[in-house]
Amino acid sequence: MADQTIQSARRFDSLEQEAYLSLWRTYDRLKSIEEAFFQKWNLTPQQYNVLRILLGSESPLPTLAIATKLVSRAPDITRMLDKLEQEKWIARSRSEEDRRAVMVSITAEGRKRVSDMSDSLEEMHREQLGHLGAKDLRSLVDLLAKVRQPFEPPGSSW
Amino acid sequence: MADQTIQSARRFDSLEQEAYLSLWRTYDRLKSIEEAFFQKWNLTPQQYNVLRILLGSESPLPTLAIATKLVSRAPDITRMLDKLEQEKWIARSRSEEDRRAVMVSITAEGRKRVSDMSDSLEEMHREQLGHLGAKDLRSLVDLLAKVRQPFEPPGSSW
DNA sequence: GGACGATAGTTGTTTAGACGAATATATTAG
DNA sequence: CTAATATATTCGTCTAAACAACTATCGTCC
Repeated sequence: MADQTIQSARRFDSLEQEAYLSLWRTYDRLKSIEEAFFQKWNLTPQQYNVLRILLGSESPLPTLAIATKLVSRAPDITRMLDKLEQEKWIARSRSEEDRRAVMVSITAEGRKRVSDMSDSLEEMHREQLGHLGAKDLRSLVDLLAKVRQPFEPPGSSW
Repeated sequence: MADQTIQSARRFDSLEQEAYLSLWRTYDRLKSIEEAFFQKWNLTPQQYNVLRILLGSESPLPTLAIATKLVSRAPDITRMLDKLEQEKWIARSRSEEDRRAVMVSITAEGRKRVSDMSDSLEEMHREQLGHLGAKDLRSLVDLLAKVRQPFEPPGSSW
């Protein structure tokens, strides 16, 4: 009868709920570290993502192909690319074969920006997760893959 | 020389990075399920969170006390509460002891809304995570706690 | 080869989030 | 008791996200 725990306010209705809220909270904590980092370099995580995708691609990509490769969906690719283009990190040109498509490529300046960030980005990731050992990190990665697997479209690369 | 894997574009610089991007991606997938759910009930996850917090509290809470209990920080509590008040799910009144503070409480209608949602919310969480067994869910919850532990303020209830 | 539906991208609008300044009240120092 | 400082909340503004409507081009079917 006694002995309600202090935080009786936080009780979970199910293990599934607890897991989801833990995921939310944990992501929120790590994200704030990430955001602070990218702010120093004057771009958003998603913008950096686009640069990485273009860097990883041999040839220019059409706008919408980039969207499908992003970590989280961005409904507003055009305006996002506008900003990257303003900064001269990417270049766009209309495709000759299919004049509907706009091909996007990374510029030399864009490459430089990514490589300039590389070291401190790694350091940031260590700050986020370096306190876990390799074994825990691997378990985490595996569990997360199992969590999202049913929600990934067939050929998704996730 | 042959045999680059198809998705050579996705390579991780470190295990930490892989873990973080996995977390991001996984959260994004589950969040989209959650958002679709809450949209049907015409409120945002954060708004629901506020209702839950108020429900869990015996007595009315000052505005800023709510902020510290949220899953992710909401810098704009006032306007969020405005919306909940419009819907008559919460009530606000200025505190007598400290006239700077605004005390927030849940209304009968607010309670009803939360309890009406209860069953289908549980179902939603099963959709998100029901495909994992209890053992995996528990490992996940534990690992996530370990991940965010250094970033939680001392008395945070997380 | 012209109409039709599909596809690629852009633009407009509404809404929520970030950030800083402003207001009202409380607390403390002298 | 008055000034100075701190606290709780709100308001104004600017930026980013969500969603829908629009334009241009393509592919295909008679």
